[in-house]
Amino acid sequence: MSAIADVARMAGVAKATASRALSGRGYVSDETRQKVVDAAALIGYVASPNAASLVTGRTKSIGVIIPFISRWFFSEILESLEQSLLAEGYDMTLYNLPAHSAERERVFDFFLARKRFDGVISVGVELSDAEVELLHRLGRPLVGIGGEIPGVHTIAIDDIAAARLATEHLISLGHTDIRHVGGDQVDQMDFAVHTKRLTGFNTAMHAAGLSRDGRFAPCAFTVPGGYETGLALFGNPHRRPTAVFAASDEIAFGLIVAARELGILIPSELSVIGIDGHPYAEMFRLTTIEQHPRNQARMAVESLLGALEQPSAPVTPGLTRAPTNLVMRSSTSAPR
Amino acid sequence: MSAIADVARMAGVAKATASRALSGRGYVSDETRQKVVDAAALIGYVASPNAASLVTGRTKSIGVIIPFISRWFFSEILESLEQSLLAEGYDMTLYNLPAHSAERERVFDFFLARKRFDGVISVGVELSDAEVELLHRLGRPLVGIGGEIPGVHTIAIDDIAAARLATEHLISLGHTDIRHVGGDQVDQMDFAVHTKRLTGFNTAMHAAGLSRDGRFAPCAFTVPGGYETGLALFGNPHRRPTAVFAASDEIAFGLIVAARELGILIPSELSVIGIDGHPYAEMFRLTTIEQHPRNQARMAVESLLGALEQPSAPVTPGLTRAPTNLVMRSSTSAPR
DNA sequence: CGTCGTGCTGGAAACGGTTGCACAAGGAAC
DNA sequence: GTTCCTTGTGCAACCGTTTCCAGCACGACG
Repeated sequence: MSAIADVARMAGVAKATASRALSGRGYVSDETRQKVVDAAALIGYVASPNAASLVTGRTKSIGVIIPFISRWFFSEILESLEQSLLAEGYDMTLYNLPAHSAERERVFDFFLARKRFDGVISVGVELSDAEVELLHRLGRPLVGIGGEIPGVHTIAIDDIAAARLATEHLISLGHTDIRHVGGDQVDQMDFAVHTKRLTGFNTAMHAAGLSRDGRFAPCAFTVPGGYETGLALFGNPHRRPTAVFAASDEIAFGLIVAARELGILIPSELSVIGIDGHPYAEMFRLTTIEQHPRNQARMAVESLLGALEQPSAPVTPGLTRAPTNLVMRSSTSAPR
Repeated sequence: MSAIADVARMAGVAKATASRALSGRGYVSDETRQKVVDAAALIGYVASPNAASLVTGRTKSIGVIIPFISRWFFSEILESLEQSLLAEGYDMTLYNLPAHSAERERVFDFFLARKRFDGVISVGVELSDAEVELLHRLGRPLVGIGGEIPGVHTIAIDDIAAARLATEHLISLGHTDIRHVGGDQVDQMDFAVHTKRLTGFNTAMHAAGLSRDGRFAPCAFTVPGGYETGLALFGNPHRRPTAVFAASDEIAFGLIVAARELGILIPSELSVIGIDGHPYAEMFRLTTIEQHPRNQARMAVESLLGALEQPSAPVTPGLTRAPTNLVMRSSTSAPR
């Protein structure tokens, strides 16, 4: 393999000059630069990132910790992260770590502890103080998406407000028998997303004087999860609610499929609202609160790379709220 | 940051001995090894992979090229790849490259050409000869998933056989008016998956003496794609087929949702079969051909790591067939 | 008693870049 | 005519490992 020494020799300059010519740092005359560039192109020289990292301490590579890949929110985040990072010349290395996994300690000690990454983005994973501390000690900036991590800049929507807005939408249509179908606590999601959405629901219901027990139905955070819960929830016509707020669009789809199977008309007999802005929402005509994960990912990359360029001014720990918006379709209406 | 020199000094040995003690290569007395290990633990020493890679040429890191993240097949592959690689101590760096993307050349020239990866796994992406050549010249093994790449070991199901099996299942039930809903050519998938599944369909239909024109309906490879196509295909009761073979489970779900909206009973009025083994298949009671992507990913990792350990015996170029199996549920039956 | 093999250790040379420092040439400022 | 700053270049050190080679002690073997 060709090294920079070969390029330098071929161009008739010193290694140092060749390095400066190719990296653009320091003074090099245009004439010399051209000679070096030509020589490099001729022998197909590519710099070894390892050697460069060794001396600069920078790897141009970002580690991403994420608990799921296949769920919609997470795959959107991932696609967007990869795009943004690649555009800035960064590699993205992926660690798919379920929240309560045995692999987790190993990844932190063995993979992240090494100096392989310039920074880390943690998506929907709650980090322990020790884990945050480890990353900070390495001098590596850390940005979170999807929940708050103490001492770390995180990007997240306001889950409580979003849930409240969704519930208020149903209330404003005149519904009084409203249920919330959301994640159960054994789900591997962190950040108490479930709890927050439930809190927003309860707050809105309480404010409208509608609070009562038994309005929350726990559910796996997937389409089949919503489906199963829907069958159980809508099975008995006498105890059926007129409206349901699903904690995610995927749950909402499951609920809609279940309702349709039971012959329940949407929205006249049952209103359904979700949270996410999933691409299938259009097809199911689902009213939902969009949360634009790709946008959240872009914000995270921007924050992280900003911190990398300004190592002096560390990322302000704290929360940046990502915007959400209500999209009305025909899965919600006034009750009959 | 602590370097191995610190460990060596603390343990009262030379750098070389410390390195041997920690890596397990070469002779070190038990007593000395223990001293080194203790010292390393004491100061929390972790080796710099960059420095090690520089001299060994190995990075313990694998690059993965994949055209989608959010589609089921691909996210399953990704999850499984990550798991298998992590278990073997390898990092996974992700390049999400749509087949016809402008980024592509850049990724090959700028990212993959560097010596950052020990090997590359290409999922569902057709590589040009030049691209394969580039990777080979770097001495990096390459394994494919999901289609054939000339001169490269690839893992794939037999798409033609799977499509034939699905079609034959419908034929054996007594259907004669069968349609195939599959990917259109503008879709960004490579490897002519679409074409192969269509070929399998045509072969089976021809063998049964059922071939006629107009039996193929092109469609985006997604749930909404299947939904739109379903609405169009089933809208006219007089021209409605009695059975449909969908090129993917996701398309099949869309077809089923569309059929249900149109009040068509499944399976009595319409049989639907898919390919994939998507987890939602159970919920839609979809008969399908399972292709176990996680298994395919494991096979790919095994092949790649095998090639890395035996650089002498390069990967045998060629195709390894991943197994598939028919799972019957209640979306298919004899026509009325 | 020389020679050889084995187990163990240390010195030093890689690996392939970047960068601090010295130095030279030329123009601007005084 | 000094002095100083800017531009351009080269030498050499350095980043943190691994590994080649040499050397030493010690027992076995002829």
